[in-house]
Amino acid sequence: MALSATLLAVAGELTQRIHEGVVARGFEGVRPAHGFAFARLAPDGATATDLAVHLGVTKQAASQLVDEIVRKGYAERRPHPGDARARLIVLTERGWACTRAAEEAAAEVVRGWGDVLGEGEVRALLGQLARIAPYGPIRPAW
Amino acid sequence: MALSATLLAVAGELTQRIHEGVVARGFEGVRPAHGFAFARLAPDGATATDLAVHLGVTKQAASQLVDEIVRKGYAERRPHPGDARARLIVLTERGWACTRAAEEAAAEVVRGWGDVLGEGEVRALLGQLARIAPYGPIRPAW
DNA sequence: GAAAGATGGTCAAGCAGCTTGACCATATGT
DNA sequence: ACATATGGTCAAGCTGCTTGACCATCTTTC
Repeated sequence: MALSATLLAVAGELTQRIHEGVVARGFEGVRPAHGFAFARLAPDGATATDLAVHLGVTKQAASQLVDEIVRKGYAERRPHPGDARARLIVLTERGWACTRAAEEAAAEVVRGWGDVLGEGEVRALLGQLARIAPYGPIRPAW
Repeated sequence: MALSATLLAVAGELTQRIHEGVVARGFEGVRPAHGFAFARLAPDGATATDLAVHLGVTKQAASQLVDEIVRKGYAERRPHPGDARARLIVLTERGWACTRAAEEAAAEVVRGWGDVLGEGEVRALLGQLARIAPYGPIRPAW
């Protein structure tokens, strides 16, 4: 039953390495939770409430997180087309750059796995994980 | 490159499900971080400083965590044989029961994976993860 | 074997990120 | 039109972590 522990250890390591890679590429003051937010904002933006659901926190917490990434220049609030109450949070160019940096860092770690396992097994790993992955909100904390 | 995101989603889900399972088995007031501590204490106990290294936090934080699990009856502090400064933190019977509950909950989740993937692929998954798992401290937070 | 430094642990204060609760502005349903 | 639901903010408080200072004991060095 070491599967759980091993999986969590790998996940913790991955998170850590991505974070280090992002910092090494010059993006300071950004935490892993921001990465999860960026992933939700990336396609076309989202509302603060969307983010709250996605991250599994209250909308107040999501709003504060938005404050922070706006203040740091990673995103901006725009009026929401079609709902005057809401605001559409979208990534700035810097936000996109940071997202790309995270993807590069992640790819680097996965490349390391490829060196150990071989490409075929990495693909197999992805396939297996994809079939057991949940649909609901991403939970970046425990 | 969805591997990273998928892995983290699975890990988040696993953590969540284990936590729910532990609560459902009657252990209240225990957080996932405690589970990581229990895993370190389980074999023969450990010192607070050992725990701090294992969890990747300061020794003060580890000491507070120990305070908490002692207060809640999951562990106790004993004099350390051979070092009068140190204390050996060991699980109580309740601590062991909680650890077993977590293992049961984890096994339940893994069983669900077996239903989807088949036993062979679950074993393959374990093998692959074991080969890329890190050695250092477990990082229960991101 | 005594002095000097390293190590295990605690106390205290502060901070960051989250929560709950109250509230306003706008949408939506009847 | 009115009542209710929803997106968002403000404010206060809590929890878990940090840094900094300190004591007790172990270990190293002379």
